Amino acid sequence: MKESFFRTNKNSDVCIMSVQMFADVILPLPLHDKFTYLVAPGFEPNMKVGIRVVVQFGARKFFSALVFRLHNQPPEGDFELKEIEAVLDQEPIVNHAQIIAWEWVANYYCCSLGEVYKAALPSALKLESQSNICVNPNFETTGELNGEETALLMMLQGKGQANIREINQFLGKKSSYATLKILLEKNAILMEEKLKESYKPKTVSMIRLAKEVSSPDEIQLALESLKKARKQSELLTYFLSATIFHQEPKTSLLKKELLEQAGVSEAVLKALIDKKILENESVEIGRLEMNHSADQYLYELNEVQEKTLLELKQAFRSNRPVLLHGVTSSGKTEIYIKLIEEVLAEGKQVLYLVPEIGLTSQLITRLKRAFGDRAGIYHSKFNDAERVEIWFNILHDKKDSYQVVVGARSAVFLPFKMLGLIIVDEEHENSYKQFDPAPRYNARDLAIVLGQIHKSPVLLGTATPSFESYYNVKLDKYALVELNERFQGIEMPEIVVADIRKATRQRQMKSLLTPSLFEEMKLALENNEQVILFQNRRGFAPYVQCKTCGWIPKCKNCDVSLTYHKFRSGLVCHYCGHTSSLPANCGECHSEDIQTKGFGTEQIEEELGLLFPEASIARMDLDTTRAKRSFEQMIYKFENRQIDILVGTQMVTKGLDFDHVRVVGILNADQLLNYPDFRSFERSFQLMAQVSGRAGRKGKRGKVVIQSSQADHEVLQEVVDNNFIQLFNRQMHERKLFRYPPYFRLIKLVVKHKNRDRLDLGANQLADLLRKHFRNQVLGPEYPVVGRIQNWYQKEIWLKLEKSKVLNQNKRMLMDAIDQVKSLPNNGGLVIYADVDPM
DNA sequence: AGCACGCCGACT
DNA sequence: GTCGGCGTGCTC
Repeated sequence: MKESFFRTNKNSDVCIMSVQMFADVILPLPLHDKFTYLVAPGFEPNMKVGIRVVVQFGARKFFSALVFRLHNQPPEGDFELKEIEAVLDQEPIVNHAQIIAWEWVANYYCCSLGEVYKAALPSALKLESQSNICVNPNFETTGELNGEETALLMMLQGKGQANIREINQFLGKKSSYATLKILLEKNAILMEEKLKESYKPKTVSMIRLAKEVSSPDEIQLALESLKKARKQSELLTYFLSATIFHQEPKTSLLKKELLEQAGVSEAVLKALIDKKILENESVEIGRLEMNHSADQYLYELNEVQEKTLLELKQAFRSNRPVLLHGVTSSGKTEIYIKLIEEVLAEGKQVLYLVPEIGLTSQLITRLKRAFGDRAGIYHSKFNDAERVEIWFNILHDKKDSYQVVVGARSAVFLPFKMLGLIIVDEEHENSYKQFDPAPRYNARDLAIVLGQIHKSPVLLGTATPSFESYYNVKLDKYALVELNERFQGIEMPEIVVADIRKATRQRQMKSLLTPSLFEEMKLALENNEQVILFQNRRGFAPYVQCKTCGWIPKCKNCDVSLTYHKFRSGLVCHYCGHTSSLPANCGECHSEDIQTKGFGTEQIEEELGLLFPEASIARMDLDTTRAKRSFEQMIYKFENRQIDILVGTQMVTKGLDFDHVRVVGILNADQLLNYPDFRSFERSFQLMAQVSGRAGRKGKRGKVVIQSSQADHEVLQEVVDNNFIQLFNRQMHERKLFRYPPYFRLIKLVVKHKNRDRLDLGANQLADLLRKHFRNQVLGPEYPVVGRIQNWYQKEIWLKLEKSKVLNQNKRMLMDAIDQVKSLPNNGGLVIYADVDPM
């Protein structure tokens, strides 16, 4: 572990040389200004853009900042420059290409470089400062301390040291600064800032001969000295036979193995170490699994795939991003693998982005088979130490480094040196967009920028393009390659719409199933085939309601009705996680007649058990896949046909390939279609087309049943016909008319406050200010669907900006307006942020 | 984002 | 009287 100590009361006489070096640094804070530090002459030779340095910022906080510019111009302004305290890296840990990408993200997504820095680096590489307090050993009690001060001093004496948090806790105060200040002035305590690096390389204990025992004579001597210690002698003899006297001589052995094989206890070894005959050495080892060698992955593309491959390569030559529009199961992955092979042969790196890594075990297996240890995985669920190792693995780009990285959106921030290909699989997926902490970036769009920086081709693949991308094709900004044939001659599934309303009227509904879906399922199960049912709502019932007065229990922290989860026999808020028990009687009229309304995956699972008692049924949603490997386990079981019916949310729509799925049912398409969002039709189509793609494999045509009470809805017909173009054209017309993307640029401004009135005030101030510049391009403020989450009230202001060249100027104006509103009186508790291209 | 400073009300 | 609440301004 690396630990650096700094005294806060250091003196800083700075010797100004004729040419002084300054460093502009990025601090991991949401601050827009740049901060410049002095570089002491001693540090000058070590200074490089992209290294981390320790700087003091403010009264006593220390940070690991990143050097992003070195220069000789003294900054203007009346403040005292501080010096860089320490240098943490010898070589840059962030390269030039990354810094360019970071600046693009900060500008485009209206956030600070610090926020990008925070998101990009594994947190173990960002050091946190902690104030430690201890008793001044030279302090002599003079009796002028009060009770609290004495108590604190005693505590510190006992404990040795404590941090601010512990002291607050000890004194039972929110802030102990006043007390500490007095003690500091009286010289009773010392305050020390410690910067801790949390990354610890993983080590193993290796045992070798001590320095004192190196020559044959010395070894002989050591053996003789152990004549009376039988066990120790045995151990040493074994050690020698397994190391220097072995037919493949080595110098050290794993401690664990040595003890195991020599069959002695740790005490025996310790005795030898104490006698300075053997010694223990900690050796760093990697955490990354490095044991897959590539099979000779001799996969031949079929004619169509071969043709597509050629078209792609041709399209790359135009130096534009390429959209590969290929129907589900058209064998895109195999084409990608061929492309990757060629790029690796040129010695370049490949970034392969996937929407959610949990859902790609099948893909990873295939890539590992093709590329062995040259393929690595990166995503936010990796622990920190692993992420640091992957970071350095890619940064150093050595022989045994990852050359293909499969990753979720955060993988765009890895320190690639020379990307030769970027693949964005399922480019339409909205999980490429980061919502919550800033930077609110879209990894697909950042990937395109990365492509420009590295002069690397970018391939966007999908069966259901986003309108943005397809529009870019129309504008000739992207090249288009189409793949209309399913792989191995598998037919596209037959899709039918089942009318819920009609079936209900005729009393034919079997629980939640229309007769047509029920019959199809029955048939499939009889033929030992599998079924996937999709319902985009987890839990048992979306809400419960009093039958007498209509009362609906709501979350106490958020403005949403609570979802009933039968398994937990309680109500759960899907926004803040707050749980409460199902009330026995109504909160308004005390009636005991409370019923559940609507249905979620949990209820479907239960009802299916009654309808198909013979079938094995499993549910796949957030609630059943929370455990670490539960998702993979469920997929595995389904692949092995231990599960007949799989009920799930969005999760079941993602690119999973199963061989025996005959029927796919969409239980309630209305919910998707009626979702209040301008993209709801686009998204409905994507979702339905994607789940449908799970149906039907080799030799058998699959069947998809879409249940809806708007059976003649145009979008449903378009799904049935797989007519993306018609949907696109129709919707684009509306998008243009109502000034939505991709014709207009959307920026969502979110304003939050704990107090409703202050929120209203602040949001109005911002909207008024914005209207001065943007006039009728400003909409709102309005409450979103959920107006309060975790006791934060929130409103949204939408900007529909015309596409123009002055985007950056507009954004600067926007940020200024936000800053202005924040600094108005009484707006202290106001949180405002911009979400550019929201999803 | 923190954190320190300053200004007010409600407690020993 | 002072403690600690919030509101404000600053950080190279």
